[in-house]
Amino acid sequence: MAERITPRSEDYSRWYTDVVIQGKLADYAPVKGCMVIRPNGYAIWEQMQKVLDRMFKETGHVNAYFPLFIPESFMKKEAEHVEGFAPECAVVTHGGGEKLEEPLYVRPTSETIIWSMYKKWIMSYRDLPILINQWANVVRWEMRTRLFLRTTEFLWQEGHTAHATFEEAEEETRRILEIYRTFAEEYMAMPVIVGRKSEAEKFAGAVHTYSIEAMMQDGKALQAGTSHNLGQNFAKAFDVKFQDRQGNLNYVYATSWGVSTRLIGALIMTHGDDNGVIIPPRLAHIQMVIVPIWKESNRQEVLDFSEQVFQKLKPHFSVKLDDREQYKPGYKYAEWELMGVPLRIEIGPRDVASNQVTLVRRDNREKTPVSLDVLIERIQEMLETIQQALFQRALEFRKANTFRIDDYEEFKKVFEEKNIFAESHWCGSADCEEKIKEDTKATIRNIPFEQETEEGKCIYCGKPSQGRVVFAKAY
RNA sequence: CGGGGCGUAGCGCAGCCUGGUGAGCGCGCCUGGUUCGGGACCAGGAGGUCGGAGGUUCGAAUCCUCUCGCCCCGACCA
Repeated sequence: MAERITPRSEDYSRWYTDVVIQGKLADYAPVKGCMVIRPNGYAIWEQMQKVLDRMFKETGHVNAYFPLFIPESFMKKEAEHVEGFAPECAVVTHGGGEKLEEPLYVRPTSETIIWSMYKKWIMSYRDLPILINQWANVVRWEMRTRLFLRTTEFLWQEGHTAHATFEEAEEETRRILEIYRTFAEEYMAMPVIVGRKSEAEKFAGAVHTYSIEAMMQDGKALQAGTSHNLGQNFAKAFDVKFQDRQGNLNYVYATSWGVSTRLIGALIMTHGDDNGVIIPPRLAHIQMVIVPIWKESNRQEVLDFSEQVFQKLKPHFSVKLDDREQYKPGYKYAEWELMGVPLRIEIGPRDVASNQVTLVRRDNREKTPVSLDVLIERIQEMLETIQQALFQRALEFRKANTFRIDDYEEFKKVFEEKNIFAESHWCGSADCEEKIKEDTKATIRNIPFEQETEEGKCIYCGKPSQGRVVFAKAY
């Protein structure tokens, strides 16, 4: 605990690791590329699950669970899908001490096994839509891993829906994308750019992939959620047809969508500072912590008063009373700041004397004395203020680091010097996209929905373009 | 898979080059006391087959060979 966190200005990537390790969010596991999500980190995930699960349910989705193991033959049914995932799959070849007749893939995602089941369940248009989500772990054999951002095994939710028409599937895809946007912006206080992925960046087996993209404090982009319209690709691969009202047989339309524990990394890199994580109030499992400050002479009064405040707040907020004797207040401040608790309530002899407490914001350390009579209202306001302030700060940061660039030489120069979002014209060719990536390492994060149509020229080849896309170096 | 770094107490490290004195330091942990409005202090204490295997030597944490593992940076990806 006494170890210092590497300042962000010194080494951003070490800062990130320090925050995760020292904040006890996660730890390295004995298996390369794998991590243990510790209680502090898992609590964040549970909060995310709680909110997202509610949003999914409100839009008619239900939860289910499909197996971890997928027969090899399933994985090979959808051509693009195989190509996309085969190289990064873990495969089980033995079981019960014997070689398996058919190897089992540990799911990298569940489209194939789910569609093999949908085949059994879908006969008629009356069976549609199917709106299933599952909370699960998946495994992708990544070469290079980073805590939360990319680990061999990770937790996520994956929605898999089946529809009668392309339009309906498209609508579902976009509905979920909007849920992701709402969650990111209103709960995580993380501004995102909502848009469509380029052909090169889209999901293996999808017709369209949409994403929300966030800017981290080092100017790199992080894909925070994806939603795919899979068209009839998986229905065809698994021969899933339904009979419509007129009696015609048709392939079913599919969507899939997911967010993962990567969001925890996103949260850290959006709001964290040199003292640790900052968790937005609406997502915090502990919204505030009471730290009593006493001298031997007034110990009991301070503790009694703190207990009284604690009881008063408990029905309204998620609050913790830190009355541990073995640590001094300063130590406790540092510790709770490291873990990101958005609000601290200091109670010392002076507060007791004037029937007040001292509120301290995690985001800017501002201290405010508040009388007990108005405490609950003030705290409510302050939590909301912090929530807004975090979002605004992140939004300002993104704006300050986003540039419209129309000249390729400038584009290259900028990406050599720093990480930013570049809004530039692009003709739509995968070739230009690839060349730009080779030159600069910047890729098209997405093609934002929100933008005015504007005539322009492709930043690379100069051919006509109708709009701008977002280029950035990505995590 | 390429490049770099590293395995010595729970964590972070020194010691290794130049083999030999009782394996050491900081943090943490335990006990007692004093402290407590921004990471307290004093005293005492517990804790290590020096990543593993082989070799050289009278003697190896230290030299040699092999091996296992991890982290960081690059090519692929949520």
